[in-house]
Amino acid sequence: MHDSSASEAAEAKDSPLRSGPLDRSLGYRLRLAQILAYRNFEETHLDQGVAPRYLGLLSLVSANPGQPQNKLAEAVGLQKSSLVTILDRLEKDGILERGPIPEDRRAKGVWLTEKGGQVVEELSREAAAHEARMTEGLSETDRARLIEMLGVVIENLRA
Amino acid sequence: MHDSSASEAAEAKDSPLRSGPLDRSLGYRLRLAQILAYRNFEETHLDQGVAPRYLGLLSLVSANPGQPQNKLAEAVGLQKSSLVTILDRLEKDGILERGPIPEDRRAKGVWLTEKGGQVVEELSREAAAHEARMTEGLSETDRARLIEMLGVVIENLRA
DNA sequence: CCTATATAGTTCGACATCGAACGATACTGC
DNA sequence: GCAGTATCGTTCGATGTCGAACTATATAGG
Repeated sequence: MHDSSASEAAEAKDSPLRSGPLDRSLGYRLRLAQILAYRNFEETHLDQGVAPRYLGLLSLVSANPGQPQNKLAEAVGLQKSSLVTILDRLEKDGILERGPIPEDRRAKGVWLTEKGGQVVEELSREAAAHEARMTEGLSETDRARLIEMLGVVIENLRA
Repeated sequence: MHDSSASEAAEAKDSPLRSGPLDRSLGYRLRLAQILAYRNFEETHLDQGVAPRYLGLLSLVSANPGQPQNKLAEAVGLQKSSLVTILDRLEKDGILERGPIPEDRRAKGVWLTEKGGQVVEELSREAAAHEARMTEGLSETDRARLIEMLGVVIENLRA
């Protein structure tokens, strides 16, 4: 027994669902925004292999060359075991390479190859465009504020 | 070698990695915040089965009882095929149930059970606490603004 | 009506991530 | 030096999500 008046019937057909109490929650919107953003970016770069998906990681390596895998894993929020497969793939694609770290013979450092550097540069430009699309309707100061506040949230969750 | 140049060694050892150019990007922070938030919430509710992970979905069903699966899938950003497994599980746990929709004999509507309603209520309370933890250091207006801006981003990505 | 096409839910195989092992190396206290 | 413990990268089995089938029903055009 759905309480269907005319307006609700139309609503049932085509409109977005009514927000639950959680729709206004940070966690819910974080998740949804992230899923959509990720998918959207990947869909527009189907031709470029797996690199787009791991641009965050690649960019991190670019800014911190030679870091051991476990630090990279923690920084991007993945398990070190997950990173193994990813690095295997990116290494096979000639985008990065692993090498020994003199200070610790257990560890392996990660570096971008020359090709990897180009890929990161290229993708970063496209990511900026994607970024602009996502934040359409927000002023520049709002955009900066949004990113800053997300930083606060991340810090809170890391503690 | 390790202790002599103390500051450098300390930095290489323990500090967070330097931000890449992308660290300041929305996409990167969205992803990281979401991963951490999700994991964090789940870790503090290991005893409550799979319901915590799907609180967003359950809350949506609570606000929109009897909706067909494909609309739910779209609303939470999942494939309809993924939802099948999830609903199977939640149905088996007695949290929700599927039923026919008179208007369309292909479709199946989803409703919360009584137990499901209690679970949602209980988890929603705990989610609010989690929410507060995540936004520590933000004023109430900032928090509202953050959520609002995420809404804008979501809308942009849906278009 | 009837045929053609679209849609709802499901199944199935591919792939990503996780967590718990494990071998190799590092560190700490004696 | 040496024993015990911690850490690094890896492997492996389990689970979650995806995308491409498929079945059943719905809808549109002749």
